[in-house]
Amino acid sequence: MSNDSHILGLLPSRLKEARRQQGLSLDAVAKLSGVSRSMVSQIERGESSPTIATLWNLTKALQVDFAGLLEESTTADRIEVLRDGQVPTIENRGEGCSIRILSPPEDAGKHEIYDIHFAPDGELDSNPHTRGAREQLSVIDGCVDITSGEATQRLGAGDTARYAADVTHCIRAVGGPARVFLVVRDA
Amino acid sequence: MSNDSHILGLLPSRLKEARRQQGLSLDAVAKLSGVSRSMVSQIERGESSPTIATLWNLTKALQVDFAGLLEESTTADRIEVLRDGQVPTIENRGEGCSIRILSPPEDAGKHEIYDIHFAPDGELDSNPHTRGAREQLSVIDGCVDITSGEATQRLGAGDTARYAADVTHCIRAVGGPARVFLVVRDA
DNA sequence: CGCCTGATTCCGTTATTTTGGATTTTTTCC
DNA sequence: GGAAAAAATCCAAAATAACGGAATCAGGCG
Repeated sequence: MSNDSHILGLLPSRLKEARRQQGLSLDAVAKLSGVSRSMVSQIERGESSPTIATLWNLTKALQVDFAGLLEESTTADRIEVLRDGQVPTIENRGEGCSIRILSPPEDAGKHEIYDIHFAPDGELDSNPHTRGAREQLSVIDGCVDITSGEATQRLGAGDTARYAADVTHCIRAVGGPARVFLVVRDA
Repeated sequence: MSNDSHILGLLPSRLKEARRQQGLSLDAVAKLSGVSRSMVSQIERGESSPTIATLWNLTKALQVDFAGLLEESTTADRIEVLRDGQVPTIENRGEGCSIRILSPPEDAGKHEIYDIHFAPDGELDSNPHTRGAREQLSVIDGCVDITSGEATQRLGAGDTARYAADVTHCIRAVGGPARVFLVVRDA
């Protein structure tokens, strides 16, 4: 879509700008980065899709942030509304929980926000997320047990817990239905 | 060098985790992304340095953020609990609202999570945050009006809104008390 | 104008990625 | 246990990124 190749289309100009801003010639960054002049030229002109290895070398030479180089330039200025009925929901009847996905798809991998409703004794088991990921959970209604790795804690309404999500972890409603707000922060 | 392959060395495992987490096989992501099974396997095993084009396709298929995939990581390992009564709370900062700060102090400036209770006609005015900051707001109870810059939207229970927070913005309860969950993501 | 200096692009060669199918390994089910 | 199915890996060709030198382009000066 417009978004997809947008970054790839933006990347060349960003690199070129970074180089120009430091008053460097192709030859100069070639020597600094170990990438040939020709390659730098082709990349800056969008005629070649660099490997991440060479791109990494360029970012070092140009002193730009690898991740930041590929960030979206989100300068939106409107309110995006997701109505109650339109919220993407994962029903998990066997486990007795339904997961409402509140965060936008483009944030997946960085930031995910969920509104989770548990039936009595409902349970949500999760495999480890990316290394370093952490979750923050706030109980809106009911009572739940949280397990992260070896540790377990019981939370009531109003309580909040933060824990590592890069290990197997689990949320389980106890003594009735429950509702929690879950924010996953990937590393 | 020592630093060179740090991220590059992490990338394979992160991709693999992302795939596993969704229960996808190599073949499945191959079909989704248009990248051959063999390539995905090689990349996940660190035996090949993908071009950004193919890596981009993988991120789309795996629904992970391109930039986030290359971020540094930090790890911890216990459950940190904040009891209902212990939550730091700001009373009446706007008019007729109390703000419960759920996110840890060390995350201030990056991500902040709030649980906000409004009295009838309660209001919270905020000055612009750092440039590029965005807020995501979910209504738990009641009804609120959101204003971000020029735009205004009315939300009811269950609705979610996302909007720019680097302009003056405002949340106001209408027709009675309200409760919302607010996640601020600073740029 | 003609020449020189520096930067960028073009081109043939080499190295690496990417692919599709064959092979091996793992899982599942009887 | 053993067979069938699925998943992951290995292995050839094909495609393409990467390199180094030659050709082209853009200014500045005698």
